[in-house]
Amino acid sequence: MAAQPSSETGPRRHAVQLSPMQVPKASDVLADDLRERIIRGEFPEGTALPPERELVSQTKMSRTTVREALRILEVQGLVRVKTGRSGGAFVYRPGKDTVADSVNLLIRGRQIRIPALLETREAIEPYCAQLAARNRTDEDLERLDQANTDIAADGTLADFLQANVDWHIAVAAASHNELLTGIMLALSRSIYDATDNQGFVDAEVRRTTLRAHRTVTKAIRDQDPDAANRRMSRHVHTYAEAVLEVEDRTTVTVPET
Amino acid sequence: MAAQPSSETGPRRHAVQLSPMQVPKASDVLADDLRERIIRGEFPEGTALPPERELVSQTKMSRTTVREALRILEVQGLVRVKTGRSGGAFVYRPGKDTVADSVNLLIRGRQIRIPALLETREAIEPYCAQLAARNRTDEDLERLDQANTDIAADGTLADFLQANVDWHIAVAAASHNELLTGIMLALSRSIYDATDNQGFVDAEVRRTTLRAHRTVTKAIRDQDPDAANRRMSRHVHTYAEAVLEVEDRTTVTVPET
DNA sequence: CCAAGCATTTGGTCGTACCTAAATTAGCAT
DNA sequence: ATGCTAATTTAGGTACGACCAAATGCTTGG
Repeated sequence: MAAQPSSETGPRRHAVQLSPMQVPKASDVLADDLRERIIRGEFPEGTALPPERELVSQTKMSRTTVREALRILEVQGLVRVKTGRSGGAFVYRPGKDTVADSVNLLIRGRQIRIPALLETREAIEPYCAQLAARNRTDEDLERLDQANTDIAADGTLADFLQANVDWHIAVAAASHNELLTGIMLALSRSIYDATDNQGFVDAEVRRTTLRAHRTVTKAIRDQDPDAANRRMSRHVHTYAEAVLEVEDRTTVTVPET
Repeated sequence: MAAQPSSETGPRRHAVQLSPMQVPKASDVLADDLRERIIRGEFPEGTALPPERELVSQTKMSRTTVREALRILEVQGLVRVKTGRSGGAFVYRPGKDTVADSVNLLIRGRQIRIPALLETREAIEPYCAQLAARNRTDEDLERLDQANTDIAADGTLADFLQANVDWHIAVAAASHNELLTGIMLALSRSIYDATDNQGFVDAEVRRTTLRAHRTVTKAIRDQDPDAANRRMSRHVHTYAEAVLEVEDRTTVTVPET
C-alpha cells in the first residue's frame, strides 16, 4: 500500500516523510480523556460515570474497549467499580494510597534494602516534624497524644508497631503537606512490613521509643520547629541504627530466588 | 437458595454464620499471580509472557479476562505489550517511572500547591546531597559536572530548566538510594512543569543557581556530607523563596475550572 | 405495615469472528 | 545470485452477542 523508503538509493515516488506512525489504542484514548476530566474536577468525587453500555452507545466503542479503559482508571485509583444495580464506576480523586502502592511495588520489585528505606525516612521525617511544629492544629495534637497513649499501653507486638506507625503518620499529617504525608504513608507501610518479623522490639526499645516520641511531641506542641527537627532526626537515626545492628546479625540468611 | 439471616427474630434453621463473602474478580486473580511472580524475579527482565491465547488455554479463562489482567500489569508498569508477530507482553521490573506517575496524579488531582512541592524538596534534597557526598563515585561526579556546564551554556529557558533538573537528579542518583532517586524524579518533573511558564528565570537567577550548584558539587566531590547538606539546604530554600515571591505576585489569576 | 420473592439494572465472564501490526518466508523480476 | 515485492504467519486490538452474578428496587401476599 504505502511507498516504503526502502533504502537511501531507492526511487522515492514522493517526497513525503512520515514519522513511524503511532496509533494509540482506543481504550487508552478513552482512559486519557476520562482521566483528564476527573483530574480537572469535572466530576465531583463520588459521582457515578455512565454505565458501561451507556458509554458504549455514547463513544461508539465496543464494550471490551470501554471496560479496559475503566480498568485502567481503576488501577490508577481514579474510579472504583461496584457491581449490581445502581453500581457502576464511581469517581475518586487520586489519593495517597496510589502513591503508596507504587512505592511498595518499587521497593519489592527492585529489592530495595531496609537501609535505603530508613535513609529515606531520615531524610523526610525531621522536616515533617519541623513543619508540624509550625502548622499543627489542636486536633493534630490530639492524634499525636492518642498514638502515644496507645504506645504506652502494653499490647502485642502488632499493636505496638501499629501505634508507632500511627504516631509517625500523625506527625506527617500535622505538617499539613499532603505530598509529604502521602510519601510517609507509603514508607511507613513498607517499614512496618520490613520490621514486622524482625523481632528486635523489646521492652527497652518500647520505652526508648515512647520517650523520644514524647519529646518530639512536646516540641510540636510548643511550636518549636528547630527542636522538633533535631529531636526527630535523633530519634529516627537511633532507630535506624538499632534496626541495622539487628540486620547485620541476621543477614546470614538471604532469601533469594 | 441460601438461608438468609433475615432478622434477629427470624427462625435460624442452622447456626452457620458466613462472612459477607468476597469473590475476587478472575482478572485480578490472574494479575495478582503474575505480579507476584514478576516481583519475585521468576521471569528475568525482558522475557515474554506466553501469548494471550496460550494463557487462555493454560488458565481456562476467557481472553477478555486474560487481557484485562495484562492491562492491569501494564498500567502498573510490570509489563509492556507490543503488537505484531513475536510481540506479546514483556516483563519489566517496576521502575521509578511508576512512582513518578502516581505522584504526578496525586499532585494534579489533589491540586497540590507549589509551596507544598517546594517544601517536599526542601525535606529531601539536603539529605540526598549528604548521602551523595558519602557515596558518590567518579561517574556521579562526571554527570554533575556535565549538568553544570550545560547550565552555564547560554541556552533557551527550556534548556536551562532541563539542565537544572538533570543536576538535581544527578545529585539524587549519586546518593545511590533508588527510592530517594525515584521520589526526586517524580518531584522534579512536577516542579519543572510548575515552574515552566512562570518566567521568573532571568540571568541573575541563572548565575546564582550555577554558583550554588558549584559549591554543592564541590562539597560532594570533597566528600563533605555536612557541607553538602548545609549548602543544598540553603540553595533550595533560596530558590523556594524566589519562586514563592513570584507566586504571590502572580496569584491574581487562578485558572480554575 | 412488613417481609419474602420477583424483576431490573449493572458489572463480570465467555466465545467467536474479524481487523491490524510486525516479522518471516516465498516468489518474482532483474 | 540479488533484491524488492507480496503472501503468510503470528500476535495483539476491536467488536458483537450471549449469559452469569450481584445488588437494589419493587411488588405482592400475609
